[in-house]
Amino acid sequence: MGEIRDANRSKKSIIVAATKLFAKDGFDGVSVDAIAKEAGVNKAMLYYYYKNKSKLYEVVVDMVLEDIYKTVLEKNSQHKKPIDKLYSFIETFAKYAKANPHLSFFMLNELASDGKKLPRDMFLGLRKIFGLLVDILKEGEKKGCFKKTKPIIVHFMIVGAINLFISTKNLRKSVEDELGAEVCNECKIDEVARYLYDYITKGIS
Amino acid sequence: MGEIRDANRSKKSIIVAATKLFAKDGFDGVSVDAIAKEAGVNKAMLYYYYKNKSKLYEVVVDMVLEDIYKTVLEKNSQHKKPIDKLYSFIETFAKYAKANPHLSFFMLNELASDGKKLPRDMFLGLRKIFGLLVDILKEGEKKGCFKKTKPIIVHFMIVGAINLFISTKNLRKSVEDELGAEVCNECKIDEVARYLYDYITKGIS
DNA sequence: GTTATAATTAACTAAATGGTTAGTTAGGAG
DNA sequence: CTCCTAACTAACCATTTAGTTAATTATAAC
Repeated sequence: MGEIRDANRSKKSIIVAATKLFAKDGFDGVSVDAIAKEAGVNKAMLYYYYKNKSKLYEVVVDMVLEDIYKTVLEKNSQHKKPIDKLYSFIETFAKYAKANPHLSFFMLNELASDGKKLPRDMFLGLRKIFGLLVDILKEGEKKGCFKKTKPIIVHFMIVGAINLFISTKNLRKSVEDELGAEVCNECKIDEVARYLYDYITKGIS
Repeated sequence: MGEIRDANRSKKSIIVAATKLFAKDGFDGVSVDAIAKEAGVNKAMLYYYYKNKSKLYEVVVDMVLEDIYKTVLEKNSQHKKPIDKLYSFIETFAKYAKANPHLSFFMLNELASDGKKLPRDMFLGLRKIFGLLVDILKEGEKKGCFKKTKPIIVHFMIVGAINLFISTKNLRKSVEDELGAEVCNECKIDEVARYLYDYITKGIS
């Protein structure tokens, strides 16, 4: 039983722990010791495999964004019509965010920090996802089914609404007695996706 | 010249410094020493006036959210028709966020942290702003000019899009050579507000 | 002017932090 | 069996951190 030494297992457990903790408390809110403890490895292993805390954070964010990008990209390729692609974009993103709530934290955090945190091209991941939507909107425009619009605004409507909805799950639950139905605890993420699709298509049709 | 001792000036300079630094680097990313230095006061003054770092943060967030709430509320009272109130809500929020960019950071951060950071009713401010939109949408529904909708989704569309647009200003500028017109650097915040209003009203009409 | 009190400071502490290092052990290649 | 190297560890270090404290000064009231 090769349980004793296994580089891959160690590396992966570090990533899993770091993803979990960074998503919960942010880069500055987590100590390297805490990550090592959560991962069940010696702290020096983090430096051995990932050089330092910042680099580890970059790897985590890159992985998270790359994964959502690939997921959306793959689902999108299954559709032909721009309007179907648009729905697929929204729905896939929404479902993914629901299944992987850490995504919302990282996206909101990276976007909110405005490139101050890590000067690298960490935003490549964000740009790639945005690029998918740009292509959909441009194609629709060319084919005459969409009116001209501002992709960045549409993009921020979609990812803003979905990420905020996901990341405020507990928050909304805690105030439901005061605000009642308005905070929409019974809402499924599918409903958010449908509203977004509905409002946006009406806007660009 | 009462320049030597002035409790109000000290208290205010601490708030100003704390607002600036917390908005830039987040709660965990700023040290109390840094705030004291920025404010030009002795560190012990922070504890003298605000008890500790967390309490100071609460005061800052409360002030920021209370100010935007009052601003939106006041502008809103100048309109009668729900549709005008809706536009006023979006426009006022957008203009305020543009003029006070730290708002976007705090809102995104507080919403993204999902109530984990500070267990207090820090979210009262967030709820109050949301409450304004709920009233507008409900009134419009009652008067028959709006269809039934989910206020929380509309709210997250608005504040999500505006806050992300504001907080990514530098980020968008830094990638404009690659993504060109799509990132909409030439966009004014008014344009974002108009798009939001346009898409939402089409959705709920 | 005296005095009480509010405003302010420098120096300090204990704990936590990111990061290092020197050494140890496991396991596959020869 | 023996090495060599990759995987791993415990102990350590310098710095930074939030928070405290005891002493000091300005000032307003009397």
